[in-house]
Amino acid sequence: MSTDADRLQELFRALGDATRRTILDLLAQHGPMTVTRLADHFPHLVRSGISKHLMELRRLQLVHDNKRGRERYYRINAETISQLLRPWVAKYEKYWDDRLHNLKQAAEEQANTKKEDRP
Amino acid sequence: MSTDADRLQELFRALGDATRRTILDLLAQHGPMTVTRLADHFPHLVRSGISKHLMELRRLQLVHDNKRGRERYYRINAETISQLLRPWVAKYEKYWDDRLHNLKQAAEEQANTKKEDRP
DNA sequence: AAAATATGTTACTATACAGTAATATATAAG
DNA sequence: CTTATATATTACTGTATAGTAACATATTTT
Repeated sequence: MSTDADRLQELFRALGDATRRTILDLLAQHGPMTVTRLADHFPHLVRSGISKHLMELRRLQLVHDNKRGRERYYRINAETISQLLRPWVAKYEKYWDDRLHNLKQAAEEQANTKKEDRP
Repeated sequence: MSTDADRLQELFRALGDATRRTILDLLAQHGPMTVTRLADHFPHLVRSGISKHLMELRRLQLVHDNKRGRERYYRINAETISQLLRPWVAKYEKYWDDRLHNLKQAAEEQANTKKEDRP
């Protein structure tokens, strides 16, 4: 089945854009955000461009969204990154065992800065 | 220092191309290979194109090379992937602890298929 | 109802770049 | 020495796409 390979290809291509990665970073840091609030962090870009990026991220299931009135809140979907990208990285991992402990600690530190689902 | 962010950007961009990722896969599976042998796996592409990809991968230190007579053997440099991409993935990891064991086992299975440095 | 706010959609443009083709260089073979 | 092999380099072209601008839709406010 080539579906997983295709998704991985699209995932890498999508993450190759700095704006999209920054959007994911912002969603991870601040929790769910609207397009307008996200666009505030990109003064050199236009809102509709950010909206287009979110459409792409939504299509690849890198973000989820829930509409609340006339606002639409986007939240990160780390599940997709985990399931596709982590196995790919592990494939090339040589010194996995050596650094497993340090890695685990780093992940736990990050988990402490996690946010809730709705603002 | 923005150097790390820049390198990450270039890394993601480089990995966004399917041909380059396949080259890394081939080097991981078969061990060090020459341009010509790599190009054999891409019947629809021309050798000079593969050479250009290798130049890019070399620039980003995703591969190393050593010249042996008129042949030049490329080998994968997993170190770069580990140091840059793995922390990025870990940043978005939610269920790290839950799956740590399975992940470790997968990495060990991959390690069994490892090759030596020179053919 | 009308104005304002929040977001989505789409045609267009400019740019980056993957792939090609032609040329160059260096080593090995005959 | 001459020919063949292995690789690198570079100008060129076609294509994908990031960003923009203008317009459309839906919901809230006054």
